[in-house]
Amino acid sequence: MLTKKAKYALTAILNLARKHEDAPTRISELAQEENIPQKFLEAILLELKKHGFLHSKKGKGGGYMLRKSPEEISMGDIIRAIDGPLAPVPCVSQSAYQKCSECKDERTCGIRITMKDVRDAMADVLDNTTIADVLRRVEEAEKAKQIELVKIS
Amino acid sequence: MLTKKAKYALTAILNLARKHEDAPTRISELAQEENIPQKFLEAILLELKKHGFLHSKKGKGGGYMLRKSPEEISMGDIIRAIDGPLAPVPCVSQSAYQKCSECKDERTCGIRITMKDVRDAMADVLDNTTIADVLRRVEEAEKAKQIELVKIS
DNA sequence: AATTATCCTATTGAATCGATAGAATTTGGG
DNA sequence: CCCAAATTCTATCGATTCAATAGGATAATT
Ligand code: FES
Ligand code: FES
Repeated sequence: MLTKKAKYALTAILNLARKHEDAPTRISELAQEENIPQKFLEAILLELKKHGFLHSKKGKGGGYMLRKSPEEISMGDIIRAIDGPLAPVPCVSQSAYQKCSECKDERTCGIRITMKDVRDAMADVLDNTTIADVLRRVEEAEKAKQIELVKIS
Repeated sequence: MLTKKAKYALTAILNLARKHEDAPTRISELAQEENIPQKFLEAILLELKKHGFLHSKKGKGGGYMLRKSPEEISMGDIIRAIDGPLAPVPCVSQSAYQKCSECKDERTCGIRITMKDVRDAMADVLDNTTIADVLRRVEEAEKAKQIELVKIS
């Protein structure tokens, strides 16, 4: 399961990407718009900044804005930064490999063999879906919704 | 991440499937062979039994054995039974759907759109990999390992 | 009856999750 | 230069989950 923290992080970045302005957005504004506890969001944005996704400006007229373009940020990047590796077991993680203490032989471990496939399938989706991709699909969905509404009325 | 509990469950079922005998296997034996804390394994096996994967026999000569054949048990079945739904967000779970309280509209939620793809990719692997499949692949890996060893010597 | 095993209930310590409090720091404007 | 507005930092909190253990109750075989 995604933690709420990661979900909030994705929500915040998607929000900032949709704005796509030069003017920074205040934490308080972001928190209100997306229904995220402000103090919690504070910590999350700071962490995202430290990972290089955002940059910030203090004082009056300050706030957060994207550092990279939406095409350069993948969903996998953000989730890894906040929740850690995607892999279901540490021995198949590309970004944070660790030996499984309880398994005798990595090469012949059935769990590892299967979980490698799972990790690859997840990474294939998450590393090839950028924030820009998501925004496009959201727009499509919004259009489809409008058409539905017109049909009903 | 898989919990240790789920990992132990998979290990135990793979062990029982490899034996594939009519004679039941004792918890103590299983715990020793796979380096699993015995009392913890007790609880896990009981849970697997309640989910219909195993059946047990009490008293002398007793122990656990598979209830279904290795071809009938998928990795996904076991993981869902122990760790719960595969889906990264509740709104895309097939087995345990729940609305996301914090999202405004499910149809136009970018996180949902992406996570649906992730869930499907994971389920595609885990629901189409049976215990029998895993055992086959482990055997192949063991043969490959033997060949390696011969080459080196 | 004795032995061998699973079954059940309860509890524990540690870690993680989700969130909050309060003060420090930086920046821009008057 | 001072004030207000914003981020930044430190610290702590309660609740839940994770991983494991303890101790006895129950059932089946010999
Ligand atoms: S070696 Fe990592 S799961 Fe077995
Ligand atoms: S509706 Fe489930 S993630 Fe948004």
